[in-house]
Amino acid sequence: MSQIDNRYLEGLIGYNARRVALVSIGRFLDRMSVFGLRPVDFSILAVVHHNPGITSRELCRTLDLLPPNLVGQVAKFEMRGLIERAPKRTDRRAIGLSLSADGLALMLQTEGVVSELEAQVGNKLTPSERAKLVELLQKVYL
Amino acid sequence: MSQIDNRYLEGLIGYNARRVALVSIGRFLDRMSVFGLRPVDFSILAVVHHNPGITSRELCRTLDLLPPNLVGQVAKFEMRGLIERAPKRTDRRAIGLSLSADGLALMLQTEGVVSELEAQVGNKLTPSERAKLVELLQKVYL
DNA sequence: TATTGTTATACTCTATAACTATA
DNA sequence: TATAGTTATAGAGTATAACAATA
Repeated sequence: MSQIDNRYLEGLIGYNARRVALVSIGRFLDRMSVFGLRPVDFSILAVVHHNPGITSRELCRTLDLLPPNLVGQVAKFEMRGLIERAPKRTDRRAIGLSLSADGLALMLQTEGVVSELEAQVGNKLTPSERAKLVELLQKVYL
Repeated sequence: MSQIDNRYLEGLIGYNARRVALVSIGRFLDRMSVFGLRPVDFSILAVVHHNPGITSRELCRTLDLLPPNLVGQVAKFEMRGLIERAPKRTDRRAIGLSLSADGLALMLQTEGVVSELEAQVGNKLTPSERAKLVELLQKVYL
C-alpha cells in the first residue's frame, strides 16, 4: 500500500468541499439515472417546484447558472412534458416556468429519493454534526 | 428584488458543498491565473511537492483523477520545466515525478498565495469554525 | 493475468460574444 | 440604456476503450 502525504490539500476548505461535492454527485448519478435527472437538472426542477412562475433569469441568479446554458435544459424539460412555460403579463420579455402534473409527480418522488441519498452521504455524521456542516458551508457562500 | 425560496436545496450537504467549491474555485482562478495554474494543476503539483518520486498512478488514486487525463497535464508541466520524470529502478513500467528547481520555487510561492486565498474564503468563520468545517467535510468522504 | 503509462475519442459542463424583442 | 431570452461556439473537465511494455 502506497502511503501518500496529502495533508497540505486536506487542510484547505475548497479542496475538501470539492471532494465532498464529487462524492455526493457520484451517488446522485448512480441513483437518479433511472429518472433521467442529473444534479443540475434536479436543482432546476426543485427550484421551479417551490417557486412556480419563476423566470429563467431568476433561476440563473438562484443557482448561479449562465443564461445560455439554461436554454437547452428548459427546452429539454418542456419536450419531456415536465415543465410549462407561460408568458408573463406584466413583462412581455419574460416567461414564467412551472411544473406540469407529470413534473410535479416526478419531483414529489425524486425529492424523497434525494432525501435518502442525503442521509447516506451524511451517514458518518450525527444529526447535529450534519446540521452544523450545512450551517458552516452556508456561512461561507451566502 | 426577487424573493426566491431555495430552502429545499439549501438543506442538502451536496448542494452546499458544491456552492462552496465553486466560490473557492472562482477566487482561485482570479488570483492564480497569473501563475498559469488552474485548481487541478495546483493540486497535482502540491502532491508532487510533498511526495517527490510519486508515480502517475499514485497521483491518480490520491486526487481521484483518471490516468488518461493526467498524461497531458504531466507533459505540460514537463514542457514548462516545472517537473522532472525519472524511471523507477524497482519497476521499469513506472516513472517517478518530482519538482524541478523552478517547480519548487513556484510551489513555495503559490502555496503561500493559496493560504491567503483560504483565509479569504473562510473569513466569515472563526478559526475554530474553520477547523470544524474541514473536520466535518473529511468525515464525509475520507 | 494484472498493472503502468499512453493514445484516441466522446461527452458534459462552463464561458463568451452577439443578436431580438421589450422595458 | 438596460434586461429577458436566445443562438452559436469555444474551451475545460471527465469518461471509456484499447494498446505496448513490464510485473
